[in-house]
Amino acid sequence: MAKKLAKSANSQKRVLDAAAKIFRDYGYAGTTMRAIADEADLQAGSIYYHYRSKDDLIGAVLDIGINAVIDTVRGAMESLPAESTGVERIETAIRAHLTAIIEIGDYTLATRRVFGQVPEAIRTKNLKLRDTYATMWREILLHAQQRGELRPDANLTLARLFILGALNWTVEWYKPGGRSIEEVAREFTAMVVSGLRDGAPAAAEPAAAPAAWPRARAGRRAL
Amino acid sequence: MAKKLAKSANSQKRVLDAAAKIFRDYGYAGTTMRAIADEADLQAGSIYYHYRSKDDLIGAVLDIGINAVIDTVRGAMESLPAESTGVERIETAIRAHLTAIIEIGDYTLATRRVFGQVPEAIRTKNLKLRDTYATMWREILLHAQQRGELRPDANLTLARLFILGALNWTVEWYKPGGRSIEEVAREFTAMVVSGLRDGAPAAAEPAAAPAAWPRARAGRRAL
DNA sequence: GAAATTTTCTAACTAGTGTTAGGTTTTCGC
DNA sequence: GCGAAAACCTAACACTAGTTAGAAAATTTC
Repeated sequence: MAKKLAKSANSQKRVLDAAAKIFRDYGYAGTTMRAIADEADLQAGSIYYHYRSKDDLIGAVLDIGINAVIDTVRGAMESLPAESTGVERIETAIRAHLTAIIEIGDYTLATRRVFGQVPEAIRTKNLKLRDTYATMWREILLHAQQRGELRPDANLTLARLFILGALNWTVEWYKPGGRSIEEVAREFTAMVVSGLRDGAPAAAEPAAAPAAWPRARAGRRAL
Repeated sequence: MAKKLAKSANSQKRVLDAAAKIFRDYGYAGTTMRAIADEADLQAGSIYYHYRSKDDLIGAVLDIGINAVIDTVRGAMESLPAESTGVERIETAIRAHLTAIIEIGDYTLATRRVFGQVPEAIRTKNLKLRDTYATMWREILLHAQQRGELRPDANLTLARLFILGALNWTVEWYKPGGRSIEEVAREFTAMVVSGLRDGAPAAAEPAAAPAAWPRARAGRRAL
């Protein structure tokens, strides 16, 4: 009971979701096909009807993990008005990235934790997608710097590595129900752009009208 | 040949180093006692003379990974003059943290990559050490804020999570021979304290005399 | 140098791994 | 309702895992 109901959902996605969750918790080698099958509510052998092998499965999970982030961030950037400032673009990218990795947290965490353990072939294929994403950020930061919004001597390569490192780490501590994603994004942008130092304006306040924000809203609760 | 020579080194540490390296590359479940033994140049069964089980081994690796960071940072903080500014203390902590995690990279990476996959009992034990370290950073940031060097409205909890997330991510991309640790630490401190924004002074220059910097130097080059 | 102790090796056991072939059930167009 | 296609299950295969007991080697002690 309730089994028939659960099975109704398209099982390919069920297997994929289960795989992401198990990979996230037990790593690449620690994940067994039987554990995935159990989570997806079918037998181990049946997985092979949907995926050719365990490597095929982890490859799919990895690709989904990054593509979701790429698509979300790209979408958010494209829906931004053309006259947006560089800092606005940075904050939008940060918020979009956070939204993506938290909403598909199983995949992101699986990606983060498993990537280093996966066979070489799968890793290199996935690395191309990662490069694509890195380039997006390179352009976002460079754009802001060329507009004169960032220090000319700021090392954008290091900045990008720091930002993405910190952002990706959020999946390890972020718990839904606590801080809102918008609040985290805002605070993070403030730190990256203005720093923690006293005296600097806390919020980013560029020339453009702040009414055009895609999703942000004023008055978030603390904690 | 050359075997006798290698064996001369105390084998307990040899096993431990090998374990850190293999755990780092293959994760918790992916690491086999035979692979560790191979790396340490002995037989799988012989490991059990030094460690009671695989879990015992990973526990030791995890503890070493964090204790090394804690000791290095604590040592650096204690050797700082009493009149150090809050920002000086932050930069020192950042540099010490970076130095530690890069110098014992195998252990740090193993810790980072394996922690989420390890049995519950081992994880909780290790978590206490992690809490100790978190508290150290809480105090460093709070100290700077109470001295008036950081914005009063800065969320120190988020700041700490961001900083440690970004710092811990460096082991994934830092390659010896490239940038120096000091350069990375300086640039990172500048971003955290002053932000990337143009107009803000790139270097931290609080009320105190800037001559007291431990190692930092003016005129940082770009890239 | 013999005895005692420490350290390592050998060979095996059990349990669990990814994967597969062939049979069963379910779904669906007609 | 029938037959074909899709989805799933069962039972097994070859292999590798952590671990162990006991023998062998290396080292230390006297």
